[in-house]
Amino acid sequence: MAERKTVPTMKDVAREAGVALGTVSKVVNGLPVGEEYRTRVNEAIIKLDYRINSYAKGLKATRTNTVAVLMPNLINPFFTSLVSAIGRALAAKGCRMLVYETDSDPGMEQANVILAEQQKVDGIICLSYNQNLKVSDGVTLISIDRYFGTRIPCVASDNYGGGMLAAEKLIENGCRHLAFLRIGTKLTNEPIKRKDGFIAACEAAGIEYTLKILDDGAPFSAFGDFLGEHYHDGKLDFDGIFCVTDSMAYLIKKMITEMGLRVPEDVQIVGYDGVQMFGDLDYTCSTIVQPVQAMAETCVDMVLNPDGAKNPSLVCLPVSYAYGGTTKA
Amino acid sequence: MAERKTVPTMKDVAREAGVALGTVSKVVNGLPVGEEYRTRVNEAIIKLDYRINSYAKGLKATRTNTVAVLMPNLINPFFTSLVSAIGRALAAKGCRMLVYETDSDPGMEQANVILAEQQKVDGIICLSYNQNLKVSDGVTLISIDRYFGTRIPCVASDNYGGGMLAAEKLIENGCRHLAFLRIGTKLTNEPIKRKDGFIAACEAAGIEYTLKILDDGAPFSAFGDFLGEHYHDGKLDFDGIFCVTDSMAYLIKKMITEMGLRVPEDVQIVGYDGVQMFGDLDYTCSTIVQPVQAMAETCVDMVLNPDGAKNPSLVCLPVSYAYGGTTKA
DNA sequence: TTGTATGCGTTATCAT
DNA sequence: ATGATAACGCATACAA
Repeated sequence: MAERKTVPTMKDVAREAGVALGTVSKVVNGLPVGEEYRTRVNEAIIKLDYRINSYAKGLKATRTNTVAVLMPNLINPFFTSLVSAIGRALAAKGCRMLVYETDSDPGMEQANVILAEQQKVDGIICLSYNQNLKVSDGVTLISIDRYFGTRIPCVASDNYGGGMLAAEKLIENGCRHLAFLRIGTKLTNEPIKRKDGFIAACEAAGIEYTLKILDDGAPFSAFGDFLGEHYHDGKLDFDGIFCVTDSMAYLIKKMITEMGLRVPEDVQIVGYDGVQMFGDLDYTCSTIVQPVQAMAETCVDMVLNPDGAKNPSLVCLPVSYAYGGTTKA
Repeated sequence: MAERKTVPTMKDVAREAGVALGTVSKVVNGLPVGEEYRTRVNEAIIKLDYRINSYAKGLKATRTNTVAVLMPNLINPFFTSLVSAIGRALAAKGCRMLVYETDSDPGMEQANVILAEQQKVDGIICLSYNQNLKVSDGVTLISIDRYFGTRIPCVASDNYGGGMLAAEKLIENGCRHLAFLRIGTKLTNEPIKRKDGFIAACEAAGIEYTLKILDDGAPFSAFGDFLGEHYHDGKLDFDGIFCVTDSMAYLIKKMITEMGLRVPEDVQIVGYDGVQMFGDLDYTCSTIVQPVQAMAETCVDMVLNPDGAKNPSLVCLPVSYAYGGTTKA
């Protein structure tokens, strides 16, 4: 009748079941225990509504079944689709996910790594271009899209192949002069390879191309200037554009439309990421689709791999092309 | 020279600094300690690179500075914007966030609540329509968009006011016959009030209206049938539509366009949520914008409120209207 | 196979 | 103000 003020512990279960503490622990952890004892303990657990205290458990244990995920933000749909897929893959393996938004700020990233380590996470999956990120030896770190060296496994989409595919699709659709548009950090990272693949495909096909690469922080209007320079007699110098992300493709399409040109009739555009409206409706543009689920599963397998030393240092997963209205057919 | 194999503990810091264990604890927790001791301890902490073990801390402490967030998914941009805002609000208060995707499945929801409780979270913020969700007495539960009764605080946008606003804006833009379209659970929840507000505004203005409400799980094509029934001589019976979400507005706009009608010239559409392209670009349609940040901050304030009994049972936060191309002007 | 005892890293309650 | 010590809940090595 009196409200149980205190949460039941193993000791309470042991008393209730009339067995020893250690026996309860074994039942809870699935270790061999006599059949009758097991039933008694399980009944007591249900009766008392006993829940294991993961803090007490984590104090001794080396594993906490918790993984931290560091993302620049949870606004960009590509990032959230990664978080979603990682979360599902972790849940399937009985792991919890701590999510940290870093705003790509090195200070934030480091602070969050420290928070995660205090939480004794089993590992960290991060999307960061921070050169100097320091992680303790004990924690497995998996990087998405940034190669930190052989010691830290990196998971990425096949950016080089994706760049090629984008150029090939545009050429296949009749384009004869392509442009590559990018804005972003100068730091070495995997997405930079999109340009290399693009160039390789253009050269293989003997197609003319133009590059416009802006530093991170440059005003987006610089692309407007660029388009203006290449606009003569009512048409652009190029008839196909590969934008480094879908988000940029969206903005470029808007600019081009405002110039009075039609997409895809006058200019075709291909983006990169595979972002869909409302997450699962139409693609926002014709695009190179990143294999988000495969990437997430790979990250999770590797971060949970007890023998981290055996992890490869770079895994590139295959991309695909999807029509999204900004190319012909 | 030998690699420190074991992580330093408070005991190590105490030995290094030549003080007692308790003193270190006080320094770490900002309790009053003699100036000289404090410096010595801090130096030792830095020298050993000591990090507090939150599992050991959580074992004794009643607070763990961790809050669980249960969302139907991390695909819908409205949900992810909530998670993002909640995460930032929690981080600002020094709290960690555990994220669980439930797929709105009652079993998942309950399982995740249990996981969260094992993790001894300080509270749970959830978006669930589950009638029977059971949460232990000790944990504060805050609900978004679903009123569970006076004991569980609910945070929502002003759904009634938003419904009114949608109708008013359409009428203001010249509409004379409105339609309200909704698909979703029949269970009592706050978003249902969008309809009531809509009706109230229509009646106040003496404007004709039509409702079409589908059960969750009904095929979306039923709306196509509905539109067909109201299509005569190249025009629809109504000239303004309020859709219960932006996602639905997107699909309805597509249907209407495919019928050969123009949006907004022939039919104007208003959605609800305030979803933006790529999270921070254009609105996907003219819409009633939910005050996501205010909602998140309210949830966090309440979930962290030590005196949970003083929390209100329902907080409705004001919405606003945003133009997104599917209305005139 | 089951029970007992010890320790994990921290906080909190004591004396000092 | 500081130092010693007893919990906290569980896992585990060890004794029965």
